[in-house]
Amino acid sequence: MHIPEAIKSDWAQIISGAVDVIPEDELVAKIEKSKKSGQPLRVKYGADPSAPDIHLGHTVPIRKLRQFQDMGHIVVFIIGDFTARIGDPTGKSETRKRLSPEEVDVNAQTYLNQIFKILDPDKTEVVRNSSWFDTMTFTKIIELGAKYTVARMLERDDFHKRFTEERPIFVHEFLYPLAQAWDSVEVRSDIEIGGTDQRFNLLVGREIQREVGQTPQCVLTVPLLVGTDGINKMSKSLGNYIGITESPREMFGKTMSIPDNLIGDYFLLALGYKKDEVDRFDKEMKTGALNPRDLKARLAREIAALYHSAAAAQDAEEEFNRIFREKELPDEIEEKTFGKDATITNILTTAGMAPSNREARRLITGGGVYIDSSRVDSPELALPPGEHIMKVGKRRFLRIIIQ
RNA sequence: GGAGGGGUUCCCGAGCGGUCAAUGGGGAAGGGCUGUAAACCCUUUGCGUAAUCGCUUCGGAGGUUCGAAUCCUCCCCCCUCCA
Repeated sequence: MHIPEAIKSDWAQIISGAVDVIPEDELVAKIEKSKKSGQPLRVKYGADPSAPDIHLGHTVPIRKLRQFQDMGHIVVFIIGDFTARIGDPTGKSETRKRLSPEEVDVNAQTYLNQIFKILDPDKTEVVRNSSWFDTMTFTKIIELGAKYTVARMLERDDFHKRFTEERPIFVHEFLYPLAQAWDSVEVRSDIEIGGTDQRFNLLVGREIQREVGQTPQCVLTVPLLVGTDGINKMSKSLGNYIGITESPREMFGKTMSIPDNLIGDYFLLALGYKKDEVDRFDKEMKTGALNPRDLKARLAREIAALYHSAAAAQDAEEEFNRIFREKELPDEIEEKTFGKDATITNILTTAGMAPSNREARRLITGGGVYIDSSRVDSPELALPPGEHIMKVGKRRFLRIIIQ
């Protein structure tokens, strides 16, 4: 496709790391027009405020938004406080509990604080979709529903699958893509960004905008970041996430636990490295010129530095090495005091290191508990008065004072 | 409205009168090997400070029985097909 000279560098930025750009020619035209007129494009992104913690997975599209801002465009950040009540019909997600307006307020605020670590607030409009949906009449909803057919709705992968498998699809689930599409109409979106799993919803936006006489938005999707388990997409509910407000040490440690084959993706998606740089990493790891562990440490350091500081990242790395490489103690250990007749089992449960006495015993008999660097073999063991260091598993420490 | 199939421990899923705290898989935890990687191997996986012990658990409430996750009754919920 022909890319006009004037927007060549912008275009390269835009498509880097993108999976789909639909349709390319329309987007080229929009960008070119914007460049000529000085009129910024409105780049839409919708976020669900039900879980306020944003993690590295969310940052992939948000970084893309930032790139648009750097080119002078405006980001329209939609807090999907109304649509969150429907719940995106991903099939597996259970009906979500409704959030009170107060909860939404709190979540939205935390959310915003976090995204502005990446986005430029001066080029961001924040809106809640309850501001148009709360007052939407049933008549309007019917009109909206009349703009899209069931057959087309069933094109959506998830719906199609459930339909052919004769699994239930609830009527209100069809409303979700339509509602999201209506957001595009309300904010007059020029382009909408989302993860690849959003492709269908984003495309419905085009249709509905066309139906009401607006110029349809373009759609740009970015890859989903795989979580620390190396299998599923990063999500809070699966516990495989690295949150951007987590401590540097936590970030560093979690990053170190990702599978090697994800290192490249993380550089690419979480840090915005260029494709050819990442390719070089992969090649050098293959030839042995680059040790995956060292590269991963660099990744972990850079992630921690991005959301905290270089100094904090360095500290996190040192702490990590101290504990896991040199098998030494962390520099800060929580301290608890116990009576002299407390057994190891008692200490484990009352200190919250084990959920029940049975579990504590299991840990001990499994060889997972150390006192002063020697393995405990009896659940009944009582400690002599004084100070002791307890280690549970590989990473949990407790300083125990026996009176 | 009619007919049928279901609800089991974190999840999936066996079990269909005692030998069931309940096979198996997943997940998780601990150990081993490592680079807190993956892969692999071992152990554990309701609670009670041990058990050939006790208590709680198989949608809910009753009942039958010496004994029920398993049988009966009523109720709640889910799914499929026909209309």
